[in-house]
Amino acid sequence: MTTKNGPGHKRHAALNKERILRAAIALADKKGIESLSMRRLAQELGFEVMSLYNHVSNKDEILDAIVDLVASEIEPPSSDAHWKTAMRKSSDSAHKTFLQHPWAARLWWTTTAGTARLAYQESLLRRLREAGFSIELTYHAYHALTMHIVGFTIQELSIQFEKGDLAVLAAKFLGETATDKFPNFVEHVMQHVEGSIYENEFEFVLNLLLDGLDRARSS
Amino acid sequence: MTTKNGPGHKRHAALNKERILRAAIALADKKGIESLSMRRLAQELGFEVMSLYNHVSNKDEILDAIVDLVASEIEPPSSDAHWKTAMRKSSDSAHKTFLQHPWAARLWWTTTAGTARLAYQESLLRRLREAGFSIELTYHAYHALTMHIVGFTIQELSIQFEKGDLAVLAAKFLGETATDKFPNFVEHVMQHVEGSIYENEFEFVLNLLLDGLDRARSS
DNA sequence: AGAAAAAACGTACACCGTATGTAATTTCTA
DNA sequence: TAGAAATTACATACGGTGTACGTTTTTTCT
Repeated sequence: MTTKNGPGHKRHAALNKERILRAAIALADKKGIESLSMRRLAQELGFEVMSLYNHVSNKDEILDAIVDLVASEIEPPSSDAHWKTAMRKSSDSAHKTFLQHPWAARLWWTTTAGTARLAYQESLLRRLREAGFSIELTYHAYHALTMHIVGFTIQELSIQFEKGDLAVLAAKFLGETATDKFPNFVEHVMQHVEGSIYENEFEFVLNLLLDGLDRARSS
Repeated sequence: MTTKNGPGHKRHAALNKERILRAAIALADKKGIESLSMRRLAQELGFEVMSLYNHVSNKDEILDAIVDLVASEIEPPSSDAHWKTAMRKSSDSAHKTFLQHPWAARLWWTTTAGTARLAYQESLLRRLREAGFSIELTYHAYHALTMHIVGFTIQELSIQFEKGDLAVLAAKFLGETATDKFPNFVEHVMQHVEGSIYENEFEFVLNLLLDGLDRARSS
């Protein structure tokens, strides 16, 4: 009746779970997962906080769901290519996906797995078995690979987040800290600043693991 | 003058930074890092919240400091043993330390490094150079190893935290979820439940990395 | 048309980190 | 030793968090 908001008005495009989840992902991608609060999310959608609870039971459900949506973006390993190639491709896809949603890796193990995540994990295990890994070695290989994919990415993202403009920060560090006390570390920081040749760390470790696992399989 | 607390009374053992940090570590170890709030910490010490701020400038300083204290517990690699042995021993020490302070790995890259952490990182880099790694390969090896140590432990801890009584949870999962849809994953979960033979995952990956790096060094 | 269900809103509670102000105690100096 | 200065502790307050609970409006179904 009045122009101001009264309760229950259907004046906006109707709220539903899918809209909430997509807004949650957009907000987390843009402003960081720590900005994803129920109040902020509601505001972004043009509703009041408690209206969200008509469509989701709590915040954890949102977190579970958006991580599962991210999981659905990951390319599972192909059955055609050589197992190492297939795994490398899928791992790169996971890595890329996690970089696009920088909050997802951190939530990977603290949220409850949905069907997309289960399907992804299943696909990794199946491909390893197809490649001839024993049950025992599949267990180890699966852990080695997933721990690398998620763990490496979590750290990669926290580190690059913490440093902002690395060059400036490095200069400050190199200046104020006892450079002669930590010569190797100083050298290492310089390598980070130069960058360029040292880009593909994720791939480097991934290949180390794949090669090692291949040898373990053939022995 | 009265028996109740008035402001500024020195009736307790005097507050100081060291007591605050030790209480913070104790609290985080016992109740989890999410329970480490300034209010709770003050309460634990028998003071009011704001009294803490006479000794530390903010919560971040506390977090930085307690992570650095944890870093000081890690055994640096020896110069005597073979580099692989030395690195394995130091990595195991780090792993064990992180398990004793389950919050520390998660804070490792989001806090500002103190001198103990710098010294630890320096020791790793120095040992690799001593072992004959080139500057470039040292960069890669250092990342591969530290990413494994911290990343693996973060995930190991989040996973075991999330599941409580694994057997019960696994049974529930195996019951309610389409077992035939994820046969390999079901198998994997069963392996986790059995445990026993599959304990040393950290070591398994560590050896994979050390072997791979050794080969990279000698080529 | 009237009842039932669903959706939106408003209020409230117990937490959080910490800025700011004040009072009590301790330390330093004349 | 008196008094000023510095330190330390406490209290209040602000803006944030997730969400329980109750009320009102709108939509849906009979």
